[in-house]
Amino acid sequence: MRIGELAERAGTTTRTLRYYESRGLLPARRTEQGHRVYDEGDLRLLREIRTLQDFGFGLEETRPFVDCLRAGHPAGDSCPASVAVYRRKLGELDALLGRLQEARDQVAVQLLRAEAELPSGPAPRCELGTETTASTEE
Amino acid sequence: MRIGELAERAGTTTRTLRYYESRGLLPARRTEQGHRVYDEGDLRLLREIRTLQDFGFGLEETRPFVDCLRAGHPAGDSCPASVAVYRRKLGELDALLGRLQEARDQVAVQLLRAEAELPSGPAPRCELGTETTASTEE
DNA sequence: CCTTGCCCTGACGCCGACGTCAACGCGTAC
DNA sequence: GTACGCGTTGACGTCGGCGTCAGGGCAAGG
Repeated sequence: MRIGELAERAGTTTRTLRYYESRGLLPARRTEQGHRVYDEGDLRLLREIRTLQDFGFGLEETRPFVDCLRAGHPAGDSCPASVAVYRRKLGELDALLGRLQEARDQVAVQLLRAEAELPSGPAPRCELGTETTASTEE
Repeated sequence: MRIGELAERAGTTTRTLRYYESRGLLPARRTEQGHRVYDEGDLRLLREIRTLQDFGFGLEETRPFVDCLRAGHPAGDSCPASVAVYRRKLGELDALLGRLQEARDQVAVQLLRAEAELPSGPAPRCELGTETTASTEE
């Protein structure tokens, strides 16, 4: 399988695959013409990477998982290094969620307060034809 | 007050203030030598910006608040445009929180599963002297 | 005179994960 | 022949919010 097909089957782009290779994450064999050649195993690795990316992992953080699979383990997280990354990431996510939740609540409070103080009314719905609020541009 | 003092009083840097001015967000009067001059009102505007930044607002999103204050309103969110940004941001934050929470849960599940399947043990604590786990490099 | 301290402008660096363009090779189909 | 479709490498662009020089000015103090 060549780069175009792999990209399509994994739902990504050829640019991404070349990028991964440049990072040493997903090297490919080559034909005599220099074209990259992949197999089903590479598709598996690629899907592992993409899944982790969706979870918010950085590329470097997916490396232990890829190495683990390539070492013959049944899953990308069958290695201690991968599990360690899980733990670290979980902590980061929790920290991030905490900060975001706090910010969200602050914004919610400010919004309610500001709406309450707006003289033109909170305009929850059905507020037609207020002169000042014309032309809701998009 | 000049740029250094304002930066210090707001807990930011001169570079940041010059950047804000370059974006048209916080323009300054000048002395004859071309030095920037600020007053207490500017400090207020700057604090508004910084607060919103902490909530995750982009610089452009703070503009309505700054304009609102500069227009003489008692608070940055005393204008419909500011409230509209609040609403938009609240939605974005909720969406982001939802996605992050989902990712977090997925990671948590995977972590538990992977720990359960690790032959070397989940190593919750008190696992001393296992030969394979030597040299925990940092 | 020289240093120190504050200020100025302009411009490149950074981070991550690619997008996009340029210029080219190779094989096949028309 | 030539146009198409796929591949190749290299390199610059993107987004935000600044950090970090480089090179210079102006005033006070020793």
